[in-house]
Amino acid sequence: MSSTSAQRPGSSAWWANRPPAPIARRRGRPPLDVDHIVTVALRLVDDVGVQTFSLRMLAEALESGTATLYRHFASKDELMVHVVDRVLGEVEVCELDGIATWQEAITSVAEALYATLRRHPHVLPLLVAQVPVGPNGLTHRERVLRLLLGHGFPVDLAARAFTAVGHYVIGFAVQQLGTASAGPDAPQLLAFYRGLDPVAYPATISAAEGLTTVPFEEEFRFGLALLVVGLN
Amino acid sequence: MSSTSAQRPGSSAWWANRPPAPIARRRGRPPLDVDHIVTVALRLVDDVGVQTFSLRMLAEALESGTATLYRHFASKDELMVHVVDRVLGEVEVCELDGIATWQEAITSVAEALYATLRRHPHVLPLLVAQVPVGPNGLTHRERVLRLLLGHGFPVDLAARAFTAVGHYVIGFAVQQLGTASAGPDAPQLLAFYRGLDPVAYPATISAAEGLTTVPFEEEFRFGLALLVVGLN
DNA sequence: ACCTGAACACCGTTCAAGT
DNA sequence: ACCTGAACACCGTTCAAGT
Repeated sequence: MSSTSAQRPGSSAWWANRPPAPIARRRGRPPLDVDHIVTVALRLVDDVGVQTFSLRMLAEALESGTATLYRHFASKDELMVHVVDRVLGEVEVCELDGIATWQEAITSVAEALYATLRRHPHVLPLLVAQVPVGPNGLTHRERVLRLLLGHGFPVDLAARAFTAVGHYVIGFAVQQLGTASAGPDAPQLLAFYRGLDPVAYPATISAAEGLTTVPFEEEFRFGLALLVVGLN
Repeated sequence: MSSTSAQRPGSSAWWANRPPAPIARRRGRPPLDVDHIVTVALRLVDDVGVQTFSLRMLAEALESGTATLYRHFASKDELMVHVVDRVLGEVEVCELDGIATWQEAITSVAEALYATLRRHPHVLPLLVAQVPVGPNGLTHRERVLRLLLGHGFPVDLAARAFTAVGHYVIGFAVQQLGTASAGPDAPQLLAFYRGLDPVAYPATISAAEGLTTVPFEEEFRFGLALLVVGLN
C-alpha cells in the first residue's frame, strides 16, 4: 500500500530492512538472526560500554566470526542503530488517553523514556548522534504527536514541542548519565569545586553542592517541568 | 593561596596542568607546545570530524610523531578535554551587568554558547560526555551562577537552573547539529516521514514539515524560551 | 550457495634505541 | 636528557578460499 521504498531511504544507516534472513548452518550452535545479534550486542554495550565494545567481542560471544556479522549488517553503525531502537522499545508506554491533561501525559512519556535511558546509560552516546527512525522511535514519535494534536496544538507548535522535549530528555540524560563511567563522580566533583580559588570562583563554590549532589531524577524533573509549564 | 592540589584532582583526564613545557629541539621546525598542538587538533577535528581524526593525522600535521604527543598529553582523551575548553574559550562574553533583566542576560549567554557550538559541530560529541572543568568552562559557569545569585536566586535554585539551561543548550546542539555530517539531511528526512504508512503514522506525516524544516536557530530558541519563562 | 579464516589498512599507546 | 622509530595489541572491514 504505502510507498515501501520511502521507508528504506538512500543511506542504509537509517533503517535498513536487510534481505531475507540467511540460512543458518552453524553446526550445533544456535542459528544467528538479527534479533539475537542485537540482544547480545545490547547486553555487551550495557556491560562494557561503547568504547570497549567491538565486533570481535560480539562475534566471540556469538561463537562466530566478525565476517559473519557483515551478512546481517552493512556496518557497525547499522548494528548500533538497531541496538538504539531496541532500547527505545523498552519504554513503558502507559495509556495516554486515561490521563487528565496533556501536561501530565507528556510528562509521563518523558519520564518513561528517561527511566529507560537510565537503565542503559552506555547506550546514550549512540542515541544523541542520530534521529531515531527505527520502528520503536517512529512509534514513540507518533504517539506523542498524536497526543499534542489531539489536544488542539497546531502542527507547527506540536512539532516544535516534540523536538524541544525530546531533545531535552535525551540531551539531559546523556550529559547526566553518560559520564557515569568515565568522568569524576559527584563527590570528586564536589571536592574539586570546593577547592577552587575562592576569590575567582565564589559563586561556583557556594553552589557546589547544588551542582553535584542533587538526585538525578529530581535534577531531570526540574528542567522538564520548566518546559512543560512554558508550553501553556 | 587556594589549594592548588584540589585544582588537579585525581584523574588527569579532568584538567591536568602538565609538567614544565618540554625543551623543544625539533631541528628547523617550530617548537611544539600545548597551545599549538590544541590549535592544530581543533582545526583537524573541525575539518574531518571526531571519527576520522587520529593522533597519527595530528602528528603528521605537526611534522612530528605520535610518540612525541605523549610528552604533552597523557592520552588522546586528555587532549580532547583541551580541545573542548579551547572551543568554550571562543564564547563571546557580553557585559551582563548592562542587561536589564536576568531573563535577557541568561538568554544572551545561552545564545552566545549556542552560536559558538554551531561553528564547531564536530566538537559537540566530545562536549556531551564530560563536565567541562577546564579554565574556560569554569569561567563560564562562574559568570552565570554569579548572575543568578546576584538577582536573588537561592543557591539551590541557581544551581538547578544552570544545570537545566546548560544541559539544554549542549544537548540540543549535539542532537541538532551533531548529525549534520553523518545522518540524513532535512530534505531526506522530510521525504522519509512523508513516505510513511499514512494509516500507522498520520500525526508524524502531518507534522513532518515542522519536524524537519524549522530553521536551527528558531528551533533552538523555542525550547530555550520555554525554560527561561518557566524559571520565573 | 553460503560461510569464514586470514589478511588489509588502520588505530591508541609504549619503550628501547637513538641523538 | 630529551626525542622518536618501530613495535604491540588492538580495531572495522573485505574477500578469496573453503565447505
